Amino acid sequence: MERKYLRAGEFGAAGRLSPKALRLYAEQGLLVPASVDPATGYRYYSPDQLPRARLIARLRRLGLPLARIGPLADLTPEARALELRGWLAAQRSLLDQRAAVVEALRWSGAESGLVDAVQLRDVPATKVLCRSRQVDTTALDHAIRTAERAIREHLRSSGLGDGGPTLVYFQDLVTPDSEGPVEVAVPYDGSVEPAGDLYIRLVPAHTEAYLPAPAGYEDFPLVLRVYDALEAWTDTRPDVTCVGHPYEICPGTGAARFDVAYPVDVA
Amino acid sequence: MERKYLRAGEFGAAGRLSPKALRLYAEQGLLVPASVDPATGYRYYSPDQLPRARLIARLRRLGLPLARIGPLADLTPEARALELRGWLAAQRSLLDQRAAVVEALRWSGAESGLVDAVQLRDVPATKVLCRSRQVDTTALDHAIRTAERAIREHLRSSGLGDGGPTLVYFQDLVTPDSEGPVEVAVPYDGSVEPAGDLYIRLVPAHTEAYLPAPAGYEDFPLVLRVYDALEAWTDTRPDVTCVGHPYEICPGTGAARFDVAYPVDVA
DNA sequence: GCTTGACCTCGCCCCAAGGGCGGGCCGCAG
DNA sequence: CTGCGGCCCGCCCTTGGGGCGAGGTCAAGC
Repeated sequence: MERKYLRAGEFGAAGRLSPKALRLYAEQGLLVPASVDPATGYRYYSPDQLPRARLIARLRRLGLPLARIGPLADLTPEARALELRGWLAAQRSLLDQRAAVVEALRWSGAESGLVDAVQLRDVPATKVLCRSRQVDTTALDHAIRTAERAIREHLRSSGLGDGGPTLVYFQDLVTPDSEGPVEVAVPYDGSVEPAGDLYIRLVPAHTEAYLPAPAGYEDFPLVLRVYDALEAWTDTRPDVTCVGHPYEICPGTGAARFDVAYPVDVA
Repeated sequence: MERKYLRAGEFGAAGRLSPKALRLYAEQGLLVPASVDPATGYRYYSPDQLPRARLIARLRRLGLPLARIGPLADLTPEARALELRGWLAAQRSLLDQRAAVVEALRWSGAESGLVDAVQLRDVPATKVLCRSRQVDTTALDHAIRTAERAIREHLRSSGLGDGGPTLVYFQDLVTPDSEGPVEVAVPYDGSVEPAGDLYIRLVPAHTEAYLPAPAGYEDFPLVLRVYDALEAWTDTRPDVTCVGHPYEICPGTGAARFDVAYPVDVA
């Protein structure tokens, strides 16, 4: 004996999904009706589909995007549990990152010790050999080191020596929610050909405000204070205006592992 | 000496915001350009606006919606820190809820002890006096108790006694990410007028599959297992199909604090 | 002074995951 | 058979922009 098909509303009531949501899932192939009347477009669901519908509803309520629910729904319950735990752990570490950023924000003016150490210098125009990558926080350090090695390797094999200090441009600030592109660039003199994913661009002559990262301020999230100090300094100098993204120069001035610099315009 | 105005691209580069984002913020009044050329529509920003731009960019990257950033940007840094910590704490408790739901899911079939206790019963048509409310998890219990008191009070003052057991309909399942509507309903006989936010509706005669919540399964998130058991039971009975949202009946059968019930169709 | 190339604006379409509304069938019960 | 509620479809709305294309603008080089 065949179990009676349910229409979208009934099926939705039993599975806690609206007909509208069911329609979307049907279009996306996430939950395909057992039968569709070609004349009227009416979708008919079998009660056998209820468990899947309920699973989808629950995952959806957990905040998972539909694109992840599809694959997840096809796993065994155990594998699904593993995936979900991993997802939750990722969410939690993201939240921890955000909390660290919040605590690192300058709540009442930047530290004057940092601000007082900011200086200006002129940077001549130069060519740089670069690589860009999309990375998340975990892969960041490795990607930078790998890129630097690859660039210097290419410079050496072109007979140009080691090039200048490494420049690292963070596209999306250091806050690493989701992955942002990062560019590693090494200045050089002479002539070199692009190779693989290494490309060449010009850095025009400019003035930069820079600040060597003090010991203890080199890592996320405290490094944000160094950026803050530079910004606070430029804010107090009416003749100096930031005109671009900040970057890190490695190695830095004196004993600093790196300098943080902002390209500026000096009136 | 007046500091030179910056165009959207320059200002955006210095503040890590795209011209497109700046346009949006300008439209919403979140970051209004210092000057707009009425002829060309060009927006010009003052370098003095950079701190606000950077603050907005940071808050945005923390995941705050623009609607919250506006008020937040007007606070003192200390007040802002308090707000942000509260927001983070809320996010974290939401995540904890989700983790609890994940752990409560039935990963490999429902517990047979629960499934075996499921029974069917017929429910005659009845009138119910109800109140609906939008509540989040924290206010849930209080809202239910308050509603029940109000309803029974109204029944008593209409001379109809206490009415039947309380029915609680959760619109959005028990998973309490964000607030969902919940309806508290008390069946009665006789005639009563709606009053205030209390309304009257009919519950048609139907059959329900029910399961008294065993001790220890009464609270979130383990109560989800009771729902699961009902669903597992109906899934194994080809002659029984769920036809609506589940609800809780308080007090329940025997010593149970409440029964969980699903309206079903029996072939 | 003029051209050129970079920059800007505006407008439209796009993403997720549906909610809401309106118009027009559809299906089932009286 | 007729009404009423369910369902379809299509359009517009949400958030925070990205991307594209047409066309106007700005500043530097010649």
